[in-house]
Amino acid sequence: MPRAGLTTERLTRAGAELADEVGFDQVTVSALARRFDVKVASLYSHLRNSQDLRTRIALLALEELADRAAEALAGRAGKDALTALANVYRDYAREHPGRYAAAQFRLDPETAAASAGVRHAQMTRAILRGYDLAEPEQTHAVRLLGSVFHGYVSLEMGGGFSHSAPDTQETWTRTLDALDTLLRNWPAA
Amino acid sequence: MPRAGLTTERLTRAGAELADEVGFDQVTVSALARRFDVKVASLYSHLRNSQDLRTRIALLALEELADRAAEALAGRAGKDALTALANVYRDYAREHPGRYAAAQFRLDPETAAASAGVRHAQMTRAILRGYDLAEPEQTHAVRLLGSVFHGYVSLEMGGGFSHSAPDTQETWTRTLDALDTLLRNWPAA
DNA sequence: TCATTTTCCTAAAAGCATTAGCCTTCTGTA
DNA sequence: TACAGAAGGCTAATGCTTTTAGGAAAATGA
Repeated sequence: MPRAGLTTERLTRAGAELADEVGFDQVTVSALARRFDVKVASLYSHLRNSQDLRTRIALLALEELADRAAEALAGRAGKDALTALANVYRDYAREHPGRYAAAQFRLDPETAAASAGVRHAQMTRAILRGYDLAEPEQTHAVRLLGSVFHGYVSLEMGGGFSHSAPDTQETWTRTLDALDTLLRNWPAA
Repeated sequence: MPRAGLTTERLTRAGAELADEVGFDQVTVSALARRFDVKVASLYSHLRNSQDLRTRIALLALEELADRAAEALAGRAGKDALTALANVYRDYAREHPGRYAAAQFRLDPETAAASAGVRHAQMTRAILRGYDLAEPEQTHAVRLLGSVFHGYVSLEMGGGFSHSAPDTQETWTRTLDALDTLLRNWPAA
């Protein structure tokens, strides 16, 4: 009986695909084992436990997302950069809903600090170079942008916006216009 | 052996408390049965299944939240109203993290349409009466506000904001200032 | 070639969800 | 007041999922 060739890497990747197919919280060690046509216990040589699997998928998603963001930001500034970064998040969530959900997975502090999550914050901050904001307002703005990106994507995907009325694409465009306006007219403290 | 006096109502309420204590996704039919010192199977006379329980908790949370919002909005307008509504969400999430998470639970379309979720949208819209926005911009603004409220609360609670730097309370205040400014200077389409 | 490590397996325990069928406790009506 | 029927809670059983322990085959490398 030849070996299946399991690897932590391969399992993580397959887990991410599974997440996109059935949802992040339906990702189960059992389902993953089935996908590799292997007994469940076999996975425990490569994964500490279920939580470990989820964590790895989350880290993968954060990396991918940060890579896409970095590429999108290259050579852009101002509203152009703002739009590009915002679209990276929205598009990623649409293409990979399970991975996007994974990226929201609560990591323990040390893991989070060592994750690509840090890069995300830096990139959002980079956008603000095109606007005129000094600390601590810059940090406030970074957090606001993060809130809007995440909140919008999350509500849109969760069906939080009535499926009627104006198109959500239109709202997205106007939201980015609004954010740009806001950053250019940031109120004095 | 006297009866335990189970009721769909009581189970839902206890489920909500349980959610606040251990997290919404740790809410399990078994845990609930334990809390009432009753056998698991007994709950199935009052709940269709696990999903049913979660749905009921979600509806309860949406109701409570809408009630709080309605009360907070009474007699307020403009930025005062904006702040009040925003604080309702944030405070509720802090006081009842499990319930807040439940309020994000994905409901099937019919259930959602019959839920208090509708009132939430109406109240956000009510805030905008204090600003000068006609349709379809008003809808865009409603969605933006929802995104910010949800996104901020969700990131803050998930530890998404570094625990250092400026205080998150400060960011919250500045975020509301910024939103007020934005609504008063909404960019032309 | 053979000792070692690695990979995968069988076995087993424990927890959760869900259904079926029973017995007892209420309730309401004659 | 009695008792028929409904409703509440129980036992039993099945089928997931997670996780640990220990064994056997396969790859590795000296």
